[in-house]
Amino acid sequence: MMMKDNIQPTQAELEILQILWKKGPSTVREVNEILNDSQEKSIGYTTTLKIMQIMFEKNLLSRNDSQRTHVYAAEVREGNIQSALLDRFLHAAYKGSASKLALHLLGNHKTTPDELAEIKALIDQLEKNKPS
Amino acid sequence: MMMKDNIQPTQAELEILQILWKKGPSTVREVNEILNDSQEKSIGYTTTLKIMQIMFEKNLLSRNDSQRTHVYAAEVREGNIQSALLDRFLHAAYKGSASKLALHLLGNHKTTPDELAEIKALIDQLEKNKPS
DNA sequence: CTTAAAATACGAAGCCCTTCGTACTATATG
DNA sequence: CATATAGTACGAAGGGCTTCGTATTTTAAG
Repeated sequence: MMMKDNIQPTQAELEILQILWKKGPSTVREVNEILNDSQEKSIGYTTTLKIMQIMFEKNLLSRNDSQRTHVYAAEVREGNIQSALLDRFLHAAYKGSASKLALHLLGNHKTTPDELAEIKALIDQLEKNKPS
Repeated sequence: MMMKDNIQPTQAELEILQILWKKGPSTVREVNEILNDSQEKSIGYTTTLKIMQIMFEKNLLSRNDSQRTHVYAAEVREGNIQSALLDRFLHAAYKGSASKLALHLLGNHKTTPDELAEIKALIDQLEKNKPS
């Protein structure tokens, strides 16, 4: 058993992780192009390279350097990172009150009926597991 | 009608806002003492002063300087700031999927039966208002 | 082999936030 | 008025993140 690392990807790192989570292992150039396609501002190739190298050192990414062009892959799970970020955000902005955040979230954002049903189902399940 | 300012308080600013939201208008010294009481690390008086001065310039705080000791008050509403931060966080970490965040939140964090009931009630209400 | 193209490595600048030291100012006390 | 005390103003250092320029290395083509 092991303590969870204090994973705190920065904004730029998170954007790269999201690309790798969606696309799977990719080269720096591929990531850089997606980054530039999906945003208005353009980011230099060496900038993306640098950040991915730092992420590799932090063990956020692994890489295959058997070819000249290295291929990077996410070393952390999307759900784990989201949990860590959520914890931090919950405390910083809502002082840890999950229900307040939930109310805010459902109140302010459009949610489809299907999504509402899904959330409702989860609540029912939670209530069953803790009947007292 | 007016565009909402892009309010983005930093971590330190948010901590000060939370004190003012809870306590109401306060002096720098009062805020600084609460800051030092509620944390392990101690923060210099002039540090708190400087940040509150910056917040005043950003219009996050107002101040009454009719006395020698200025009294500061939050100029932004807690709910508005939380909404702004939540929006940003939702996009950064969950790509805008409110339901995913909600599921994560309820799944990972302990929520009391009362809170669950409250959330459920809100969902019921949302479903009624949008029957189609 | 030579050259051009594409990739990696790396140092350093720039920006923002936090922190604090120091100077200046106002107030109360004797 | 003189002095101690508490407050404000402000510049600047330090750290972390992002960005990029430049040097070096590898590969492919002629």
